[in-house]
Amino acid sequence: MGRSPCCDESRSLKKGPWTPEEDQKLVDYIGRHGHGSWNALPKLAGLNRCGKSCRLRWTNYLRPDIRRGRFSEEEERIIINLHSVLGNKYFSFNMHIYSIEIIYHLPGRTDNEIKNFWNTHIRKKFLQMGIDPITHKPRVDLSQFLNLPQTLYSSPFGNLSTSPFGNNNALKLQTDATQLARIELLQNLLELMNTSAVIPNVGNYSGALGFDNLNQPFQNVMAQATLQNPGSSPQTTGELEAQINSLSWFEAGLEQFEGLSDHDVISNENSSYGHNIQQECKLPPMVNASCDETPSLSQTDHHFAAYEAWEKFIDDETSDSYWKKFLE
DNA sequence: AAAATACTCAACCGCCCGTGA
DNA sequence: GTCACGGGCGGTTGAGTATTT
Repeated sequence: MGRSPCCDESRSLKKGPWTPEEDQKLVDYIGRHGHGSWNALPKLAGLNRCGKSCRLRWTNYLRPDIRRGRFSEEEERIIINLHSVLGNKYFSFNMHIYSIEIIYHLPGRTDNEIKNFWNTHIRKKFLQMGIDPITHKPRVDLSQFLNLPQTLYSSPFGNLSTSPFGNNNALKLQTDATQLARIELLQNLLELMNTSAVIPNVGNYSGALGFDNLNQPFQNVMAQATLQNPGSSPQTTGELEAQINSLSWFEAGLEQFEGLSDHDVISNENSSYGHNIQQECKLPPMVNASCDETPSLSQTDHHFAAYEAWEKFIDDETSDSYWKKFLE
């Protein structure tokens, strides 16, 4: 079925900017009768416009509850949050999300306005930070991934709070971008683990922890992460950030990961990693779990814990520090 | 001061989907 | 099941404005 014309193209309908007179006609008519059928409206309202054009003009500009002006930090944060959850489809505004999130959090903002704001402001900001605005992931390939520790610490001034240049906005932005990239890289890593080829369990350690369907290097990362934080996922963004900033467990896994060829990453069935992690068992002494113990948590619990953490992280609207840093 | 460039945002286009006859 | 229609969304355009050179 072909596309039906949105309006009677035999008529020479006006296009382009609306005049105040046209606006007035539209407002008057809708004020008296409501918009009803948009296709019928132009004729009834005495407008030489396509119904679609009238609808757009009304919904994006003339509606009385339209809120204009600059987006607040809160609104920007909400938009980014929603986009991270909904992906690029955020503008399709699944009605549930639209009604609950947009109307509640962004009353008076139109989809077009949000879209423009995304394209002109946030998208640019993401790109400057080296983050893919569509996926919210760092724009890195696997080879860059192997240099992750260098990437993570490439910020010349380290942690923002300890930077002597903390008041310099440009430097601050760079540092913030690095921190955001760290978080996004971790998210990327988890997703990569989840989509990697299924590898037979070669290490009872990680297997027992529920990561046995992941590549071994990733199993090791996750095993160490879990054992460093037994039975607990970061409950707040602050905790998560603290873990990311320490990065001790993450680096430990990466050190092993870095030693692999691309082939190993895809398929490491013969890898000795499982053996190594069992044999060396160099995991920190601060946790109860050991090579000889089978953790009591179920695999499902661990899987859920890992993903809930990220879900919570994405959803966490109370993370002032995170958003303040980003928005600055 | 003028030209070039970048940015903003209202408006449009084409496609898609849901609905009802 | 098919078709016509209404409405909505993502992507894009282009005029106006701001900033930089």
